[in-house]
Amino acid sequence: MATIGSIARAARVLDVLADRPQGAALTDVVSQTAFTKTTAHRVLASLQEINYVFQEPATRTYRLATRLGELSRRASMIDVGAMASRGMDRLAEITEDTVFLSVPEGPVSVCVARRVGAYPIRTLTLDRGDRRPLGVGAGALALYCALPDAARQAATKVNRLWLDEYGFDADRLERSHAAFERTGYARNDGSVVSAMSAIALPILTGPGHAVAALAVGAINERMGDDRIADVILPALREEAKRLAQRMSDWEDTTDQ
Amino acid sequence: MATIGSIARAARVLDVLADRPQGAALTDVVSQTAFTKTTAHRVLASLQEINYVFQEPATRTYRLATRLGELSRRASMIDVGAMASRGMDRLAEITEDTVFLSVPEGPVSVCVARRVGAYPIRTLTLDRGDRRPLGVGAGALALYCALPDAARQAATKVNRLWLDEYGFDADRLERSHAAFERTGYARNDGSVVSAMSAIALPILTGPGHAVAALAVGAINERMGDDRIADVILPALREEAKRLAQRMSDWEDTTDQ
DNA sequence: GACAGAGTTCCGTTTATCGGAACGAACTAT
DNA sequence: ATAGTTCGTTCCGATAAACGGAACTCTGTC
Repeated sequence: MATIGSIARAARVLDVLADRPQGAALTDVVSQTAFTKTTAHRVLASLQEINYVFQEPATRTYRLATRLGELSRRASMIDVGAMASRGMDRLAEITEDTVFLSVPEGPVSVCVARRVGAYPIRTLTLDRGDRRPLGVGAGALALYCALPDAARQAATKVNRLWLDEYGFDADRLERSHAAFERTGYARNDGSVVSAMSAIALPILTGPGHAVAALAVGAINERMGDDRIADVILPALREEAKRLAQRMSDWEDTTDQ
Repeated sequence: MATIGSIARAARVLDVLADRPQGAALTDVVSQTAFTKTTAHRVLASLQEINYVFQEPATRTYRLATRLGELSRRASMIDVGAMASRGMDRLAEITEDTVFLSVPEGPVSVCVARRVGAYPIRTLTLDRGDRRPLGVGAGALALYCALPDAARQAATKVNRLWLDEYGFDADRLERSHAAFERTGYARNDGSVVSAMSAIALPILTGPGHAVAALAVGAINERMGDDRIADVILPALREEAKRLAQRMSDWEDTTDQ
């Protein structure tokens, strides 16, 4: 399947740079990739030309640039969204409620997709692209709860002010986390919009590594313990499992 | 500066795909890029090989894939734009003017986000993604002024030709720098677009280490000393402080 | 059932990429 | 100071690798 070598080389160089957020010297790239100095330099120059990479003038080290960051973010939205698409349709069909998919971006949760079920009262708390501090809203809470202890605390700290605006604090998040540990799902009742609640599950591809969260939201009347246990949670579990499976299968094939 | 064509072509293809979340057909890519069918196909095959791109088997359409999405996460490139998002909203609300966020990439300043206030005459000097040599424009000047002496001179030197295009030279930048040291903010009156001016503050996470610059721009009438002192600067200071706090909290948690 | 349109494969030509070597710049150590 | 060392960049000729036209396949349509 005749494929372009230069593109593969560029990707390898980007990989090396991705592992060194503080910047990599040409020599580092050479030793990691086993390319000749000339080749590595040429690839870096080319990546610089298209603004995927830039060179710190003082140290002459290379780092990934914002253009790549944007591309990368869009890619993860598109990809997770595409993977989850069918499952979200099924969930919306079964529950008749609203289904949300969110991905973590550092200490914030970004909604990347939404499906609306048949039930006439719609709960549209999040639009595609909306951001919330980790922990606020069912999906963001699921992402929060999936993090290791240290990362959770770090996120809370960074988001302190923002959390304030929602009336959230560290204690409350820790209580929610405890509830998550107990019940196995993240629940949010009326903390953002009082008449509605939602439950969510993180999509895990490895321990402590959530790539997304899948949530179902509805008005409180449709979110009683019984309905959650009988209808929503089973469906949500099923789809979350499928999606996790698909995502980790996919990641395996890319790791090689 | 002999640079690799294939890499530039790959980037163009990725750009096309980034604009189509639902996926693009080979033909779409061909028409958008003006590559031959063969070339486009070969580039796509290569990108697929490295898992930057995925082909939906059913529809044969191509879309961006997870490996690309992971890059920014692995590099722990946090989206400053996302971090600053609400602060910029507030600034646009309070000032009614245009708010810009720029980040430094070596000797250049890249605009990563913009907000437009309510005032009907809009000053849209910078688009998302626009690049300027450090020093040209309020945001870029704030970044420039935040640098240590040696780095400032290095940047000026590297950008010499580019600065020329804007009618800037080393002297002028040094004068602006002196003004910054005196007043505590970067100011740009009409040097790029004559009818408008802007002021900016660097976002510092450590001494001499600016991660971004926050700027407010408006037509000259709205940028008198009085309004700057009473309305704009206080608001700008407040948001800059908040953002600096968030960013340095975040850096603390990711560095080690 | 032929046609149209899209995607993929083949293959010879040539160009654009490669790597060695030379150059230059910055640091270190003597 | 100055020679030595390391790292980054530039040059250039050889050649491998990427290019594009044409042929082929598949799918869906009239």
